[in-house]
Amino acid sequence: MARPKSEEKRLHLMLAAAEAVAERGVGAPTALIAKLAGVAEGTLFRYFPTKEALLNETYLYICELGWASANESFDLSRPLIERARHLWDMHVDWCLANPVWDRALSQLAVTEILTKETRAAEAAMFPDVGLMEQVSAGEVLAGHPTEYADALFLAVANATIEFARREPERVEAYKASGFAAFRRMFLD
Amino acid sequence: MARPKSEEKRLHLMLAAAEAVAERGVGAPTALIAKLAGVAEGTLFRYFPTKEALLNETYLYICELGWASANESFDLSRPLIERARHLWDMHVDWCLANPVWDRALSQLAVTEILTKETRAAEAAMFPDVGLMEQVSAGEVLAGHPTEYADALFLAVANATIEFARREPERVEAYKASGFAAFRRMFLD
Amino acid sequence: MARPKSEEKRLHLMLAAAEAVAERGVGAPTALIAKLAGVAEGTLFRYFPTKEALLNETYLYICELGWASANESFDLSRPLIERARHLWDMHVDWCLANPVWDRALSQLAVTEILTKETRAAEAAMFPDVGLMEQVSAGEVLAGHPTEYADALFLAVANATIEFARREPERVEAYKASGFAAFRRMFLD
Amino acid sequence: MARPKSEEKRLHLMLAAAEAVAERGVGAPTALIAKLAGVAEGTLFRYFPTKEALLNETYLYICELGWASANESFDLSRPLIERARHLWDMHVDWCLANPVWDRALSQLAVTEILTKETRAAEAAMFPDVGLMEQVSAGEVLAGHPTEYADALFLAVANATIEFARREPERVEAYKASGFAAFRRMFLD
DNA sequence: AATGAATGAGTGTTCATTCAT
DNA sequence: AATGAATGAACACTCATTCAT
Repeated sequence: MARPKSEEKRLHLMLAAAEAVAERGVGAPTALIAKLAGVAEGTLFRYFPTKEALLNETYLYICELGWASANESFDLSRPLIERARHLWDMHVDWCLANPVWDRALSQLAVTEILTKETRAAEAAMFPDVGLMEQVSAGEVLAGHPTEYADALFLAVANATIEFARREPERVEAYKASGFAAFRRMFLD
Repeated sequence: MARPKSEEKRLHLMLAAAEAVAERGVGAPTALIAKLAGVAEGTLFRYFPTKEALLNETYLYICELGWASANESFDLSRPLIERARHLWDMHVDWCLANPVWDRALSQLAVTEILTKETRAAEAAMFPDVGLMEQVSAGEVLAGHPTEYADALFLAVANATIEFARREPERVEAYKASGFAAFRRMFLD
Repeated sequence: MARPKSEEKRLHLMLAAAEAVAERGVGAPTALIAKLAGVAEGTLFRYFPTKEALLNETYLYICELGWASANESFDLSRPLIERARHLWDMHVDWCLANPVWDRALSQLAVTEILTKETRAAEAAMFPDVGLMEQVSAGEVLAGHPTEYADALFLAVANATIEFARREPERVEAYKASGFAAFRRMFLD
Repeated sequence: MARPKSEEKRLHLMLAAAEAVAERGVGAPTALIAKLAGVAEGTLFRYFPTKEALLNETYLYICELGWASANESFDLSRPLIERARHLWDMHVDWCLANPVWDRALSQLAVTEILTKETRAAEAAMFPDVGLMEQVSAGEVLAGHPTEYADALFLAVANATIEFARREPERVEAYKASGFAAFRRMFLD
């Protein structure tokens, strides 16, 4: 083979797409994405057939990055409440540490760009640490899918993150309060 | 006689904008909006200087519509918990009954189109029924702004609405569970 | 109405399209066509929804131009052979006098751009002067559609035109010979 | 050892080009041609300096294929009229049997791609079986180049082929009528 | 005040050709 | 010699906005 297609370029393109979407929304031009990735405009389309495909893959890639660290560091031998807090901390910290990626995900999540397949793949990615089963088996969420528990976790987390960002010096206070709120919902 | 600008047309344009954004995202063409409003393309720009201005005003207008019914029906003499539940029901019911408007708001909320002023005006619009003061004075949210309490309310509500929409026959179950979760966060 | 859409611009666009196609084939850029027509690029698409639509309409328009003069000057009281010769002269002369349009028609005719409707409309446009019915009723073409007679007429004419163009000083000789050949095919 | 360029690949490329042009017009991408030929995109340009060169050579190659069978089977000892009919049959049959190649030739013939040299080479390729000299020496075509006689032959043949293709069950009727028409032009 | 024709910068995507491997 | 990744100039088409009517 003349030259293998560079996995590095794929990654650069997805990271560039995330950055562009974070800054300019899903309307960010492919030309900008290519420029941010350091490749020619045409090159983008050799790695992704359409802009939509690029954005879908980017979404999943960034999701993976986000959950990767969380998943690595799990200690299933710890009590449930500690695991929950660990998950909470990992998620909130990652979002705060990576505002660009977090913003890209938010932007993509509300558009029609994401396919059913992408949404399914994302749902499957939520770390399964035995937390949500417990939650949705509890009295409050009895009878609802675990995805609803996931969604509530994320909803509370994201609202918390937004306010933590506004008052950076009070991040830990928000983190604690947000987790306390979540915990009281289900875990007491 | 010079005709005065028609307030009715303004309203039609904003409703048309909401519909267009719900269906096609913020990229919906102004030409489509004008068509849905039953006016000529150029007329839109006699009522709103730019598309962004139209979308900002539309956002606030739809928000107002959303909270209007809630505000109308408040009975401050009822106990706090009942008022909370009433607010919850009004919000969830309105979103479920008006999916187009709800979707338009979601779309607009994540874009860069909304100005600081718009966001501030929206925050001020959240019905003040004495609920959130109580909540944020409670032990969990002590020291945080009441807007954080608002945000948590909306976060839990919106996640609940999304799942209720997926399982229309279980709307009441979701509504009850969602409120129970919210209540446990702060009100017990 | 603000301003009526200008019929003149439509015509200019079609003439410009013919010119562009004659010079650069069906791949001629819409930007060039707009420039030749003296309008902005975007204007083209307010008059024709797509390039294909423009080219189809252009084809029929040029065809009409071509047959218009022939149709005007017919004298059905003359004998058949004179009518045939008149049609022949009109066609050959028009093609020679309008090489750009003739070339545009040739280019368009071989591509897949022309729709079934366009081809049908074109076929209906061939001047009906009672000639082809006679021809196809004759012994040589008995049982074939009159369109086959049309096609043979045009085939012989177009070959003749091509050679007449190469030797402009012998145009009349080619015209005479070509008609003689056509005549001998069917009319003796 | 340096591999010599493969004559087989040249041929494959030209056949692939013909196929691609037949299906997608002269705008057919070189990448598609290479794929149809079973070689890499870049390889095409090691055999032909440009796409235009490839198409010119392809045109001549397919023309050669077309006349090859006709030329092989000539019996100059037969009377003129039989040789004419034989040529006619060979041509019509080849075009009907090879619609892809025939279509490729039609497409290429009208474009600006074909150079003067290519057109000259093609003209020289028309089988010389003593027919056209006779034709152009006859009373109808006296004084015109034999190429004009060739052109009339092809014009009548190609119109005939087109209609024969539309009514496949009447191929022989069209072949006979077409030849009768041609014959009456010059040979009676 | 209302219209809608006109505009041209901008968009996603294609493709002939080059060149590192 | 063969490959196919990389390129960037084009391309068809869109759309927010202006302005003549």
